[in-house]
Amino acid sequence: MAEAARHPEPRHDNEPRYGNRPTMKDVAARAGVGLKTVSRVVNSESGVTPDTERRVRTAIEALGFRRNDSARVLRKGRTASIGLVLEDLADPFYGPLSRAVEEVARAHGALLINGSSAEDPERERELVLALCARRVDGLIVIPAGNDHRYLEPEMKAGVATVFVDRPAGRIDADTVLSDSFGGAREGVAHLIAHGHRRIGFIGDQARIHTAGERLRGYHAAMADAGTAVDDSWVSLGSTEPGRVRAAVERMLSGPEPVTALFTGNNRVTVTAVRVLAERERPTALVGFDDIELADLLSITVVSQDAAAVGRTAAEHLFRRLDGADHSPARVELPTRLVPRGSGELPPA
Amino acid sequence: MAEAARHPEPRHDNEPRYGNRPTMKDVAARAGVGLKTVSRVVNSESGVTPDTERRVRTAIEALGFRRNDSARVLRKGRTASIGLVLEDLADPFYGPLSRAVEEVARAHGALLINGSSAEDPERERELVLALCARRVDGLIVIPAGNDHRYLEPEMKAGVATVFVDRPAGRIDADTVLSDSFGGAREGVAHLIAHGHRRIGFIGDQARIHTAGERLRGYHAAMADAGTAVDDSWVSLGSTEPGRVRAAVERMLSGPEPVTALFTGNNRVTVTAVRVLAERERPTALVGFDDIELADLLSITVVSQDAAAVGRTAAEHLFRRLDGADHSPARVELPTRLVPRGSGELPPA
DNA sequence: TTGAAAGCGCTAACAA
DNA sequence: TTGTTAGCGCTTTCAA
Repeated sequence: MAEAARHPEPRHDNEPRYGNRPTMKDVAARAGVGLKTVSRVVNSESGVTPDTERRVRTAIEALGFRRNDSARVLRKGRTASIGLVLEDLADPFYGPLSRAVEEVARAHGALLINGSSAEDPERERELVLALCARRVDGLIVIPAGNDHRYLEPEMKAGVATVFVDRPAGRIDADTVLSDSFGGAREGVAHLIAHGHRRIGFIGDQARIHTAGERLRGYHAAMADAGTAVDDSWVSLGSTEPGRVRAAVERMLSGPEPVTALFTGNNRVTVTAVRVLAERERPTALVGFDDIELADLLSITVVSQDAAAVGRTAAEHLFRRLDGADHSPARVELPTRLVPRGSGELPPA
Repeated sequence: MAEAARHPEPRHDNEPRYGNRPTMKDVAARAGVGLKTVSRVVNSESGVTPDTERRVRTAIEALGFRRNDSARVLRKGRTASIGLVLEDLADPFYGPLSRAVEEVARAHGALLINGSSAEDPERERELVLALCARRVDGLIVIPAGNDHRYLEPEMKAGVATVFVDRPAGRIDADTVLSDSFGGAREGVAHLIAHGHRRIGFIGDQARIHTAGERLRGYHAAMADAGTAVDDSWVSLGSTEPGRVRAAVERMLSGPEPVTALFTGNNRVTVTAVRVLAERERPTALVGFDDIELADLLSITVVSQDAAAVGRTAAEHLFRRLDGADHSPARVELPTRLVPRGSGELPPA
């Protein structure tokens, strides 16, 4: 017995993990009422006399009872939670987006489960399916992959889904995007208006939809100006600093260096700004996505409103959950050119 | 009938929300096997002939079956999810922290549910209790309030809890902190070493633990230098830009303005840097928390590693969940002074 | 106003 | 190897 006391409760794996929490049944027994009466009190349903209610509440307090929502979900069929799969919560673009989604969810009484895909299609799929297994009521996905047919059975089974920032691959679904094409076109046109012709484009990996759209915007602006684009002015690839640094340095060297850069997202911009800061000759730059303190560094950007994107997507999702039943919609949010200095520099 | 077709399925609130998804029972019927055999296949348990398994998998595929984890959770007692309650996911400090927690959770097969308290104690409490009702296996809390006795029944019932960034109020619990006191002391001492004596401190609201600790560090450094602190050099309050701006301007005006500022967190620093940038006379500044692009702006900071804080807390949590049973521990992570220029300016 | 019984979809225990 | 039964904690239904 002494021995047993020293190893108080050898935990068996098949024991429920959350201690032995009191259940409604326990509360009912203690309060001397029926199970359903406890349920009524816990859920603030009508039809309980004040006196009965008091007894039940006393028992709840005494036992430290808290309703088990897992059981409730199983019975009711709704989890009052939604899932958000994005690329990386540590990226300053996604934090505000996630927070905006959370606020909308909260207004609808739902919790938000976040997951980072790390830009890996397989991980995106795992996350999405894990969320489906937990029966989230709805799903907001920033796609990493480009084939979402794996979601078809889930969507058919009633999981409302909204794709954000990039369209879904090979299925038809609600989508909320920023106007990457238009934004990039405007940003590059801005550089052209300030006299630039040799303009470099450094973007994210080609398979990412927004990277392609922004490149398309670049080409459109160049075409509008009647400027032929040299292959060496375009570089797509990872946003890893080393890669970006090499691309910037290559474009700025040689006999005919670019006189301006358009950078395809916040991470590329940050590295490009660092590299440019090391050089004596100033180089014009416009970046896609805003960055904290960019105003103090005079960085001209094409800004997209991450919070608005998240809010729009979430509102759309809850409209679906409330029964909206039209065909899949595609919403495109405008971007905004914010001139701060770097985009208004003349060619060297 | 035509009428009914136009309003396909008037949804009743007591109908399960997720359509009529197939269950293991349906799969079993279709495959012509028992329920438990389906369960075995779904959970990759041994003891199923390849042929039987194939039939089950075919049925799963055909029906679009996906295990309902709510039911599983109810039976098994563990949810394989943890909760993280923080202040605001949109804050650049918390994004990386959350991501780090997510990675550790993922390594342990758990999902992460995030919630933002918006620095509101009541909202923190609601969120925490909602997570408990969902029976998260563990909880990481960045406290907004300073009384966490409401968590006692939950913790007794087995919800492992780790407090982060600030200690729990009025209960004894695991805690992971950054060394706010030491970091601030070092930062202020750095300014003193560069010749400053009249140093201003602008911090967050006094009720926030880290704000108090950093102020204490400031006072300690000043005392070490034998410098008396004038009341007008210290300002605690909201991080709202207007408030911070007013504080900075007040400290820099008058006959004996401060010659240096120590700012108590990232948001205060950002505003202070903006205000200082507008003035001609340079003022020395050291800020608590690092900021993106601070290197380019030559902002000297006392940096805390948000990802390391999150990772440490999560690892601690999972150690508890795996049965670690020592008394509540308090871990304090070091900060790092990063000189970049603004903290090395001499007094005007 | 109150409560007993059934069952949500799954896993554990046990039997065949 | 396979299947049957019970039951996780709650809500729904229906009866008292």
